[in-house]
Amino acid sequence: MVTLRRDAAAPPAKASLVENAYDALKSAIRDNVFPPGYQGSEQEIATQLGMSRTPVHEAVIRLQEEGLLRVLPRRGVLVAAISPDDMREIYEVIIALECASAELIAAMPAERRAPIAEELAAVNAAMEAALVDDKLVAWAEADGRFHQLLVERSGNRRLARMFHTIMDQSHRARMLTLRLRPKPAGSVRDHAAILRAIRKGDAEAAREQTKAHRVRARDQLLPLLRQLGMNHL
Amino acid sequence: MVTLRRDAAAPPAKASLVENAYDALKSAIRDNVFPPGYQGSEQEIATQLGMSRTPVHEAVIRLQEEGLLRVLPRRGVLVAAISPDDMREIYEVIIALECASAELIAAMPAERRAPIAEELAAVNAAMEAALVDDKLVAWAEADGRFHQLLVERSGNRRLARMFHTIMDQSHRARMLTLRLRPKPAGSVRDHAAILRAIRKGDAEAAREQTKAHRVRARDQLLPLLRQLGMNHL
DNA sequence: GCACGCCATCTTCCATGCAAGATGGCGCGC
DNA sequence: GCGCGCCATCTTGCATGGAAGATGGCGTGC
Repeated sequence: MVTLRRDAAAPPAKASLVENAYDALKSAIRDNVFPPGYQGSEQEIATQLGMSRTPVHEAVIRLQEEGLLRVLPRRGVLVAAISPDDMREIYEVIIALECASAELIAAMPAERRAPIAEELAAVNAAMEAALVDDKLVAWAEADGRFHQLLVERSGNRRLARMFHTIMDQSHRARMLTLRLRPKPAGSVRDHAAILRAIRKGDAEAAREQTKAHRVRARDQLLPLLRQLGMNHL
Repeated sequence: MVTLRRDAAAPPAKASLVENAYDALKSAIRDNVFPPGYQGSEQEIATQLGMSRTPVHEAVIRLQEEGLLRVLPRRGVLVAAISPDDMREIYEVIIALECASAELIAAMPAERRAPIAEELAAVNAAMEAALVDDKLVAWAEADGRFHQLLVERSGNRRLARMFHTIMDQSHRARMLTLRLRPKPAGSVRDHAAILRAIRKGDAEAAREQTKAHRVRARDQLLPLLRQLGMNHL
């Protein structure tokens, strides 16, 4: 039996119970408190969160819609496992959305591009600093921020939302392999190349550099997953 | 007061009540039975569908997740209105996903590409036939099938699902402007160009042709919406 | 006549109860 | 010892009731 935290830190917890349940469940899945393949009942979760089944049930519906878990009728909820083939799909979608975003930013007028480039450069500097200090977790966090920024500044809320959803699905796999893959020395260089294209306003180059970066990451990750026999993580 | 059909045609209606409510609501929104801006209560919908509030509420959650409607706390559910700026976002996402799909198909080995090209060619022929017969609705339907096929054959279920969701959001706008825009004579040609690139296995060209096609469609649709003062349809 | 505030009403939110279905173990037959 | 079937148990699906909150109209004060 695992325990869920109710996030006692949150001030008066303005949000609704559904929202609380949603966040708690999502965190639990992300942080492997509920490992993939975990199967539990809504009642069990509700008891741990100190609420009734109803808000839990509604949170579960939302998470199912996002692909993080599945509800087996009359059997319980199942935390989704991700196969290497799922990771392939996920990367293809990531590439599509992120390339589009880079292209959109690079196609903006210069006065809008400049501040965005500044933000991205700052995050990339933080990544580099984390890398020389050999702080892998800090690096991963900054890397995540770079990519998140890249889509959030696209000026397309739908695109950013979809990106966020699909990244949630792959979070576990990235964290799991963080220490298994070679040191991500090339990332800073890759990001710099994307940044250059954006500064120049070269949409085509921005797209290509973003794609090249993601393809490299994928080609490092996927064989690792298959090799480790992680057929459903 | 509008009426919802319970789809009496469905045999014993295997699906759950939630599913029924979801389908009925989605259809109602798509077909403008619930026009954008329409505001109603879950109780009202439940009564019309002959079920209690619970399954309606759960269906509403799913539809909200997909962006088709919003629930205003303690006020009711609101059918989402789509502004020209929303349509810009939607088209950017459509372009990103569909281009990725065309690229993926074109990059497949020849023996997988061939049957897909056949399917696409058949649908494109149907489009051409509908056009010479001046059957606009049939044309629109075949056009929709072509694009749907393009993403469904990408071998990426997540991508196809996202595409489907975003297309649902723009369905009303496309239908509304179907008779207002110039005859879509170029579509068949555009599709043929995409098809050629796929047959050749030229991923780059497939992407570019798909993008060019969608950009042309967007540039026809968007000014029309703004010009008609359709600030939220 | 005008503006402010109260309250009736309507809405979603959440808890709970009942029912139907799926599962797994236990006992019985062989 | 082995396999089959029944049944207790646990699960979600759905209905319903009570509570809290938001709104709009109506009445009152000026």
